[in-house]
Amino acid sequence: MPTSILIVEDEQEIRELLVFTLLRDGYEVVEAETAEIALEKIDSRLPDLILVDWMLPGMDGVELAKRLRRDELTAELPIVMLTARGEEGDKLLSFAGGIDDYITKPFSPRELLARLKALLRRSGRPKNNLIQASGICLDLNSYRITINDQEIQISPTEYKLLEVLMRNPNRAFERSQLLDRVWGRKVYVEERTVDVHMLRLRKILKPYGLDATLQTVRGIGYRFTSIT
Amino acid sequence: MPTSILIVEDEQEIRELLVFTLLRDGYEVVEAETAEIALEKIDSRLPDLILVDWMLPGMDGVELAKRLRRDELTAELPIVMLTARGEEGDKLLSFAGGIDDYITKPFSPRELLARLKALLRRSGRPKNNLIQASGICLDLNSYRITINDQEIQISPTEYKLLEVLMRNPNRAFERSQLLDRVWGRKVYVEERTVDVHMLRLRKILKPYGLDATLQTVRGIGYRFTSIT
DNA sequence: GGGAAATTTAACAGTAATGTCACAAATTGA
DNA sequence: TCAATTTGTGACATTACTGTTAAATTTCCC
Repeated sequence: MPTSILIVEDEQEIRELLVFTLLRDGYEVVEAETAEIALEKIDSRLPDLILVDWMLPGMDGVELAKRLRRDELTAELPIVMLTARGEEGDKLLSFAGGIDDYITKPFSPRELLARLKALLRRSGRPKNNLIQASGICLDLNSYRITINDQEIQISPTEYKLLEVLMRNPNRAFERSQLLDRVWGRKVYVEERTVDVHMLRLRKILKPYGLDATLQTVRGIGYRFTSIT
Repeated sequence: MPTSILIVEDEQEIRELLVFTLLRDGYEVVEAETAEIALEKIDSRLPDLILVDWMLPGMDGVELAKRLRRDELTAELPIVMLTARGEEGDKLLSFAGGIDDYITKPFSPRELLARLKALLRRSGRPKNNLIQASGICLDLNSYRITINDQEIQISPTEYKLLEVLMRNPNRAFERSQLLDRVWGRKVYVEERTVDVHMLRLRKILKPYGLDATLQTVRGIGYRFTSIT
């Protein structure tokens, strides 16, 4: 799955430049004209990074950042702020609100890409777009899974579920958290559905003796733990 | 423990400015004139972040960064590169080598501090929420309990009960208080039930000689006290 | 030492949580 | 369009947890 970036920018011209630059570098891009629209987009799919203009009609960029930080689902989401040159005072304000980096307009595409890359590397997004543990290897680019270098077949939902779990090894997720991250907040599905998908994942992993990596945390939900 | 920052810079003037700026902001500062000296300093104490000049006599900054990334101990160490203005091409080179951020000279102290702060905030993640005492360790992230690094099995209610007690060591709780905190105010259960769960916890801890940490306070309730 | 009060302990049965399966609706791809 | 795959759900099975009770034990005070 390609790295997805959400752009929140009201000026069409700048937005298009950003989209062009990012698409060319292989990112998946989602656009939002306002902070409000951005929140909706996030509900339907969580991006890997969000690029926000400081000045926006309605809720401004800093306020948006604060709201995202408050929400457990988005608290860790890397946020890059776009500011006009000469707003240095505002920059510091942004950092205080939990911004991860900022870029001044006009920006050089090369610098933009370099900063995003550095930030994504830091933010727990694995290098080379590979997630590996216990012989299981998710290739985020080609959407493929191999176990001990042998490719296996898996459905999209199972893939996302496994990805979320493997990106946060050892962390116990509640069913509702998994629903938020895998299915998105917009759709309503039963919590028990998670169980069924965990069962399906375990069946897939079983022939390799790896079903034990998907552990039940009674009273809470599930957890991925690599085994030796 | 104050956050420690290692500065690798050969030009004395710039180094002193950096030291001054960082010290004033409450950081602990370690200096190195060359990459080779930096590696020695890192061996003697791992800093929280490293600030490296790109141009250095001997091994340069990019090479140093690469070496640090290769070593498991320092692979995650945040690295900030100092570059002279106009070395943009070099900047990208640096990012490729795993740099987390860069700052162009001459730099504004405010910007320097803001960038470091943002980077440190991010690299502090993910927080390890741990409660530890007497060899018992609750990992609030994974909902795991280990005693002397050995994982033990425990049920949800016992877990919550132990958590409440260990969060407030030495504090004696009445049974009704424990009921409120562990079971919630809504449900009604007998006070004796607390006793039964304390018994179950003690049974779990007994093989490790830690059952004495759960002390009865006669006439009141129970208390967790760490033993040596 | 005796007796009352408080706590410990074991056993048990009900309940809640999770695992599993099959099916129908939705989606996808040829 | 049709077949194959994927997906969510309800039903039932299985497991493990929980609260209660009552008897045994300890503690405390006279």
